[in-house]
Amino acid sequence: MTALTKPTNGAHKAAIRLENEAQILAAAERVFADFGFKGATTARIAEVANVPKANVHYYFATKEALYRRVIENVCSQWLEAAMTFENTTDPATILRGYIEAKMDLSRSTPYGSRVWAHEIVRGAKFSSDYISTTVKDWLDGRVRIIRRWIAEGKMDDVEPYSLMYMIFATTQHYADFSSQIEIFNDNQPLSDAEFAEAKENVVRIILKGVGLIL
Amino acid sequence: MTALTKPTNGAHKAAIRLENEAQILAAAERVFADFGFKGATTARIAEVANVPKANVHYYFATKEALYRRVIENVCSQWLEAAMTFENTTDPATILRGYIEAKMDLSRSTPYGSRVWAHEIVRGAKFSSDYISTTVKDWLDGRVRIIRRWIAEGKMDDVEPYSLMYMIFATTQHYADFSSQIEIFNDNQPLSDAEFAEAKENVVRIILKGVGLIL
DNA sequence: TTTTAACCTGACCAAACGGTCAAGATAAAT
DNA sequence: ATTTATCTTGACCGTTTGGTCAGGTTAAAA
Repeated sequence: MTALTKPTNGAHKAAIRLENEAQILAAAERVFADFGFKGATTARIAEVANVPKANVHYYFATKEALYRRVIENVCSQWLEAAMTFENTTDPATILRGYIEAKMDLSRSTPYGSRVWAHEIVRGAKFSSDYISTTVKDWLDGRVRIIRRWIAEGKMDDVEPYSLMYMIFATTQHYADFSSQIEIFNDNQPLSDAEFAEAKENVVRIILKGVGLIL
Repeated sequence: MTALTKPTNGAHKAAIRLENEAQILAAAERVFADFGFKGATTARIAEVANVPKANVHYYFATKEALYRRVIENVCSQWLEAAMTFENTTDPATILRGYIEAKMDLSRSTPYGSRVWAHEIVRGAKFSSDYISTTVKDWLDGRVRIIRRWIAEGKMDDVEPYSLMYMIFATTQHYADFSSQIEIFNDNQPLSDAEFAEAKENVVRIILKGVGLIL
């Protein structure tokens, strides 16, 4: 099986680089989630990634550069989840799809959400440029769509920003505050069934709250 | 006016202690909110509190002890806000009162909320005992009240925990994620009018969402 | 007035941290 | 086979940090 470790062109080195970067990024996401930017140490990231500390700095010049990469990975994932808005079906289906996608992301990749939470709670020091350009443009687009729905009488006249903030807050709460939820749930993480029920509750309350279902 | 600075009994020293502790606690709340537990430095807290660093350690043995005090102050404030549940009026009025009180706290004392957010996102390492006793008892009591309302047919059959999490998440979002909201709001903090509108939107969507208003 | 107890603080320290570096190992190119 | 470029790593360093402490000041008690 040595053929796999030695391709004909220079692909092996490239593969090493890719794999190590991915390993370090995954470790960094976990450690930043658990300790925040300052609390996370490059030594701990290296330990989790199973590489020597100096190697972390070989692939990412500084702790800050590594942090920025993690932050942007998370956010771009969220923006993709909002593709449902591009569909041409009814508002209820679109909004349901978005909320469910956002809940599923909180379930499947909670670390990223928690890194983002740390970052914003701290005052968005590293990400304000990114938010005021990419994210704001994206959000304003969705707000315009919601305003159109309202103008067409398809839903209640609610402030779209308030609605979107509610969706952000509620869906991300299941990742960001999972430690608190777990304590309330008799020290057990939510089971798949419990999480599915929570998801359905969130969808129903919000959709009914804005007049999209009875 | 020296009479004020020298009361007859030993009240002056006690007053000094009280004032210094309060000053340090207030500074700590701000600094922990801005930097998290690890990121906050005792030197910075001392600077904000306008006392020498050694004095911080004179009043609070360790950084962790100071942090715990801040955490518990915040949470007990929130529990008080929920006194509205003890009222004997209709569910809609009670829930509206609670959501409004919670929103007002996010507006008036955002630092505490952000410290709590840091703490829970990090995994509730210092506060798990407090949550699993005091806070859980409190929450379970409200959940029982909501279940009674549902049994009496006064509101929709929603899972009470999901509802409470939604209220926690949405109301605290306005404190914890205020830096993000500010960027979305054309780099302006929400004005009083804008915040009042947001509050009314949150109340309306949730109350309607659980069938308490039309 | 004297004594005692509480408050104040500059100077200091050991530990932990992000980041560097030189020297070695490995794989691609010549 | 030799050179070159990339990857790997233990050892190291200057800085920052939480916490200490001895010596001082102030106010209350005796």
